[in-house]
Amino acid sequence: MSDPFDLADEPPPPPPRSPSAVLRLDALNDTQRAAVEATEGPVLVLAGAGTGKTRVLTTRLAYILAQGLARPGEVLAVTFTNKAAREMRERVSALLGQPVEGWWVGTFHALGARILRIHAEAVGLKPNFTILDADDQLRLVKQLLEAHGIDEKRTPARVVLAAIQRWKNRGLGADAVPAAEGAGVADGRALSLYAEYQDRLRTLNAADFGDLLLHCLTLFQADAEIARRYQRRFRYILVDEYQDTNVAQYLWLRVLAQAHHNICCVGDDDQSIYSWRGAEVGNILRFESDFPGAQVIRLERNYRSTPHILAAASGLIAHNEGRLGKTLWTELNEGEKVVVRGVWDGEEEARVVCSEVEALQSKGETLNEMAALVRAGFQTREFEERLITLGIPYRVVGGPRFYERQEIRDAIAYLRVIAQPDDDLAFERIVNVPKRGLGPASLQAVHRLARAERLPLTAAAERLIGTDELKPQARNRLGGLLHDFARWRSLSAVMPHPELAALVLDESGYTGMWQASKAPEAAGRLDNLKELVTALADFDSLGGFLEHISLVMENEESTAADKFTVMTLHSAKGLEFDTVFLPGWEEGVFPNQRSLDEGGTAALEEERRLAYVGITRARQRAVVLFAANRRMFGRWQSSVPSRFIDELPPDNVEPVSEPGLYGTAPARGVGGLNDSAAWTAGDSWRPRRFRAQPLIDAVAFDVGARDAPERPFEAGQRVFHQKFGYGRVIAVDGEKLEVAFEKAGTKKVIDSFVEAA
DNA sequence: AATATATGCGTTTTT
DNA sequence: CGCATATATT
Repeated sequence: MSDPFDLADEPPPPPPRSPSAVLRLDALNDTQRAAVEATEGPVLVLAGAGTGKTRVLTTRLAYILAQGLARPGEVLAVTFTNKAAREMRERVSALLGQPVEGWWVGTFHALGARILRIHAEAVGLKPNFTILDADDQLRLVKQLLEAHGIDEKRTPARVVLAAIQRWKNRGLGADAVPAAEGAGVADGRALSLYAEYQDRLRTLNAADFGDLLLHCLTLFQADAEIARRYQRRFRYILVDEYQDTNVAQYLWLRVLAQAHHNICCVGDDDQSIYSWRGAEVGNILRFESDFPGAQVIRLERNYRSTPHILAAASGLIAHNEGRLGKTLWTELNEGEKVVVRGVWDGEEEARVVCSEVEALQSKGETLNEMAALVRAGFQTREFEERLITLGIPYRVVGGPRFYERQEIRDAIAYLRVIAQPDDDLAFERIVNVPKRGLGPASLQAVHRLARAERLPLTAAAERLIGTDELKPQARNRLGGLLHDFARWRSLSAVMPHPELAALVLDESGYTGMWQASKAPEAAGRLDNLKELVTALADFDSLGGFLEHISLVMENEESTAADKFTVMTLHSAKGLEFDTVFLPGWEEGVFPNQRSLDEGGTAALEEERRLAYVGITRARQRAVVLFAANRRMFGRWQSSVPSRFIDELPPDNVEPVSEPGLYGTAPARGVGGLNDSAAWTAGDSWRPRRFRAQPLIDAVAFDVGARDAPERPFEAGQRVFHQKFGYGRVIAVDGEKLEVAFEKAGTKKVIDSFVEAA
């Protein structure tokens, strides 16, 4: 981080090629090797799911270094996530057999921040500028709206902020937005609010995420010499997940690639699922015209999934238009078909999945190799409940993050004010936490002065306590706080920062506040604060720590324990599992209602890509589920199976459904998932039939009784029936069981009416 | 300043 | 339905 690249100097010629560093490429297939060796000029690597994308990327990087084509500091490798950046670092170091120092590997935002810290003054910031998170941004916009007396109901801060972010994603500063575009948002005031927002950021000495790239663009444009230095420096540029780049990121890359043109972008247009966040599939579709003379290399050999899974995914995604097109193939053995299973409701869906999980586990599969991938967060709940009931260890990815917890944000706010006195947002957050009798009235006085004199809040507060405007008590308290801050700030020069943090939390009364609290969560919060102080020790400065938490918001989950995973499809991108469950494939859930209502074809296609991502996560088994009924927002709704189910190629699908529910084959446990004798694939489960049949049949069920058989019943097995009570199976005939009930005598029943006892 | 009640709203979220 | 905000109430 601290390496002061001397950008003024032309880098010396690359060192001579060293034979000891030659990299073996024989583990790669021909196409992969071609992608590694095509180092010169623009290259687009279209890497289908499971085709060894990461391997190519890391080998290519190692190859460039090993061949002596560039020194580490002359290579720029850009990712979207810190996880991907870390993986790249580790894998390249492993390939080279030594750690690589001084190279530029990181996320767009981290790299943008790194450049910006060096040239902050050029865009009106100081080098220690704060990076605001989403919460800070929103509060800032709220303040602006309030200051203008704009009704938050009519013009929600969220909407204004979203507009600003969209502009930033497109590389548009406030002065560059076409006036017509501002007209539609926030009663036509969005544009002026944008300008004002930027103004405030500058006063706060702060940048939001979008700024980290946008300011770079401004910088490069304003100072051609600086741009030229970076252009010369970066001989080789590598970009991961190119389909997810937005316009600002594209422009950023284009500037940096201008001198050497050695830019290699890896991506898959079929896995573009972040357009709602500003990603432009167009970037990847246009690559050849954007970078003239570009080579396009397609990685199409899939090493991950069985042919059925691959064919199901390919057949589905073929319904999208405007693709670059790839034909994935594999040499793996056929494997199991994709199971499509209809169930009664969400609860049963969870039951079915979890009993499959248990069954697989008892066959020796590990929980780490199984996951349920849902469309939206609310779907995780039913799974969690069931997993808890059964005592299956699990993790839900994407819960509340450590640095987003209230107590952590409060603590960080203290540190932020110490590190950067102009950080009003942080100051406001903790000025009265714990309670210091500095309520709205006092704060308003500070604000008034700050606005009038265009001062940061701390400076205004400083001046205010020199006057008699505040009541004596408030004046004393505020003075005391400012005094503390000054003291802590001077201590920060001499005291190790973890110690300082502990001292600040203590002396400010913040720890005491939670110690005194009798809230049930207080103990946990104190633990978290301790953890925070411990975490500080991993960084060599307070600034470094603050940078880290701004840019690295991820949860680092220990992968040691064997756990079943529940997560959204979005966060599953890039991962793989032996077994993947895909619940909730119903119209309105997946594809999501909102994309159906608002986004038109483009949004539907993105949903379809999401489905594609889901299926292609599976190595061995994919199970798609849909429920006939689902409770949404507290209301029961009967639902129609997703159109995506119809789009799966029938030959690669094994339909399984509840008897009577959809008139299809009886459901079975793991061993029986392939039992589809009653089903000619490709017709009986089509929506037409669904609509005609299910509701009536379903209502006829004794709902309490119908629990899905979790595994095939066997003679002699003890079972339970809602109406007849306990009994023992005498004979099995397909879905029909003969059961000797203890109280009701021997009866013939359908298996879905009984459960294993 | 702190609790009680009303209201509103409800995808995905790498940084 | 369940959560997060806003407003009312003491």
